[in-house]
Amino acid sequence: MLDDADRKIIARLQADARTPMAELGQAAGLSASAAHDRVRRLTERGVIRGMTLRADPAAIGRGVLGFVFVALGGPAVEAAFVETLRADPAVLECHHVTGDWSYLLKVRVADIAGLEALLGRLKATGALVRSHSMIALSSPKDDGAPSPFPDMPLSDLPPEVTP
Amino acid sequence: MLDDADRKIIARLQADARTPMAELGQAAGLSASAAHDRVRRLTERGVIRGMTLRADPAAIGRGVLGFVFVALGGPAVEAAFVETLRADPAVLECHHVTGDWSYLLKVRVADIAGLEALLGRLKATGALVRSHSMIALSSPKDDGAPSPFPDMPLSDLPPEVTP
DNA sequence: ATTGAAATCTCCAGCGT
DNA sequence: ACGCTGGAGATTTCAAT
Repeated sequence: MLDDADRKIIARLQADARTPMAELGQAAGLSASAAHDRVRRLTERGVIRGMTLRADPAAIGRGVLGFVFVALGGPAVEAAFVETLRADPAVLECHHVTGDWSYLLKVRVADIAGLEALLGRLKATGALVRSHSMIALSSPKDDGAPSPFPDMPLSDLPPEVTP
Repeated sequence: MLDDADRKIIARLQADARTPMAELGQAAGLSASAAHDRVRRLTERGVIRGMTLRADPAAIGRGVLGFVFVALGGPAVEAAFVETLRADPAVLECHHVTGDWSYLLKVRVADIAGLEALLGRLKATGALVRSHSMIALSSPKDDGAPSPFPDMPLSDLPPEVTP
């Protein structure tokens, strides 16, 4: 279980993964070393999975965002299909979902031709029976704020970046 | 435009946002200060949008992942609806998509009751005409690897974390 | 968890392409 | 513009308590 200090530290690092340990400690009522210890232990426990950079998708050659529903032939081909997805850098996410489809994929490609190429790769596995693609025209909300804590008091949230 | 050094730096920071400048420089064939300059300029240009922590969703009280399609009443209520979504921490993403629905939402909640509560909040706006929810049973691939560069040589990729 | 100290890193000059 | 070297100050990280 996470205690209050853990939550405050995690909330800070979600807002800025390079926040100094001293500042994390201050937010949690701890010394810099204690904050550092918390981060190390949370990482060991797997609560913290890593720190990553958020980049402008268009600038890194992935300006088109799409969602692809797929239906597969059967359990026999499923494992191989998932392995193909895992290895394909255009596929960001793959979720086994309830409903009419086997998987929902979140994909990022450079352009529409890239989406067609990706669908070709999926078909080439032989596992794909049917698919349905949707393109995101715009994204009013995106990966900006990664799942914060439910019901955390505003006073505990990191200070807003005021542009 | 990004040059080769920019791409190598960004790839490194995607793997670990706390990589020291000296190491970034080494990967890109630059000094630590030059790497620092690159990061500063990429951030100013908006290519780098920030550094964030990836946490275990279950550990932070968001163990249930869902996707919600919504159809709205019309353009008049759309803006207010989007504002509600933006303010709701359970809504991670909101995409305007092609097809039969207005928006596709990616949501994270603690449990099924949390999903019901979220749908209640969406209905309460008065803008929602119809919705269709799907729950992710499992996620063979998730936010682990954020959109890497297309066609980057393996030799330029950051060293794998070998557990 | 804390303090203190050492090792490391950031980040600013100053200067040269 | 873009890079390098050097160094002061901040930060991380390891002891010892």
